[in-house]
Amino acid sequence: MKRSGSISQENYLKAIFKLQHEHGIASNQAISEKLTATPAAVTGMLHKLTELDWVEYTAYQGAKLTAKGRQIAISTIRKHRLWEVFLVEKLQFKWDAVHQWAEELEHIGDVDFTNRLDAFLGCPSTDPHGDPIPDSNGDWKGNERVFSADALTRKQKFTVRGVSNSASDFLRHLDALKIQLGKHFEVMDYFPFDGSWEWKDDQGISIRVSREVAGQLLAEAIPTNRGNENQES
Amino acid sequence: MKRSGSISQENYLKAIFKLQHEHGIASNQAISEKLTATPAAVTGMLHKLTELDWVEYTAYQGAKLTAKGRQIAISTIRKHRLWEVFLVEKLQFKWDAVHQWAEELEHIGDVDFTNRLDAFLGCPSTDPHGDPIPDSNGDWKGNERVFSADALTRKQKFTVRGVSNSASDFLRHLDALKIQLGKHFEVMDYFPFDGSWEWKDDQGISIRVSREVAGQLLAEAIPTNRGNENQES
DNA sequence: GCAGTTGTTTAGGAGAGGTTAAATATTTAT
DNA sequence: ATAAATATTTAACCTCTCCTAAACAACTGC
Repeated sequence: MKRSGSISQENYLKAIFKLQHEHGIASNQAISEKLTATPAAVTGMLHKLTELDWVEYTAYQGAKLTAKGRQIAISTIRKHRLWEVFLVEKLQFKWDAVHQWAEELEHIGDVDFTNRLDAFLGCPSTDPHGDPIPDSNGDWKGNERVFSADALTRKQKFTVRGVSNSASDFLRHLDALKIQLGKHFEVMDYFPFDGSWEWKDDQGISIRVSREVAGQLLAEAIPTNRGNENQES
Repeated sequence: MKRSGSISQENYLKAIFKLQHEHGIASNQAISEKLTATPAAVTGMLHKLTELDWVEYTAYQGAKLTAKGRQIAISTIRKHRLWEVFLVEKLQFKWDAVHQWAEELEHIGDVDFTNRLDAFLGCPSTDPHGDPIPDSNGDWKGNERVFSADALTRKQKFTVRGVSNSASDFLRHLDALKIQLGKHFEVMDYFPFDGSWEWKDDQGISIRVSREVAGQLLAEAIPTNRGNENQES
């Protein structure tokens, strides 16, 4: 089996998919920024993708994926995230270094290939940045209890579940703060002056995190143990 | 770090490398056949590769790789063969199904990436077809004792070490004959009438192989145990 | 050694994906 | 409501890699 679209086409579909999630529709300009191409190039490609019936697009109005387009985009995202898991868990890359390679690897492999990779990796549900990996049907369950860490309140215990920004310098900053996915913290204090926080980890070590860090970190609150609430494993 | 050349350029270098091994020089026509492109396309690309100082090429005379060109070709072959090992050993692909994917994967990854993949796979010395995998310096030791299986004589014991043809139907034929790399056989008989052979495996099971099969199978003779010869592990 | 076959190169062009600059919509502000 | 600012599209052109067809070299046979 071959690739659904060209590499460039797959990149457009992926960009439109993400923009649609954020803004309901993908504007020409937003697409051009995500792909670092000129708006003129985007217009041209949108015409092609419309021809292929992968996007619906009205001049000046922006683009939306069709069912087929969404399916291709999700399959590309699935491959991207599975390869990221491979790169971190098997090839020992640091999590800030995997994106560039995954951007290339995501265009390789058909459904069978991807399912084999998935099985080999143990069917992971999230990638190294905490983003969910769609299953082979293109479905995935977002964790509904995950929110931006700056929405937490004092005394709240939480688990780090993801990042909403995968820029290298942000990820390296998290490494320096010893913040990793799955790690538990408790909110100790908040400083309205600069929006910074004090968090304490399992070992009782306190760290200060800036407003910027808290705002881009995704956390899952750990229910406090009164009554019969669901357990966190 | 980025790719040395474009995907197309890497494919040309790889093709020229292999043709140089077989014929000392890569003719325009031979290249065009290996890449299924027209001779005209080859001429154009050879000009570009000459500009880049990756090949030396004189009109009407054929092409040879420069040191730099050979280095890129070998690194591409290294990646190809490592990915093939990955596909067979980790993703459980059958050996006749890996070539198409390895053709795409071979263009991904820099030296560091490739070395990580190599380490993850346990630094294999040959790919699933028995072809040697260059090390990170681009060196490899061909096994000097490996020859085409049709050069063997009666009573000779040998180990299957590789194939000189990786076409899917040939590999599937080998599967049907239960011929695998590393398996031991003994030459029982040869039939000059049609060039076919009778071989017996470890379990005493005899198979008949045609001239075509023997001619494309690479075997390493196992020394008969008289005197003090090197042991086969 | 000259004609014919075969291999190679040049010329012209196509299509995919990009660019810049100019023209045209749309939105925003007054 | 309309001018100014912003966003989008069109037009013309570029690069890369491929193609076909025609011109040109190089071998081969006799």
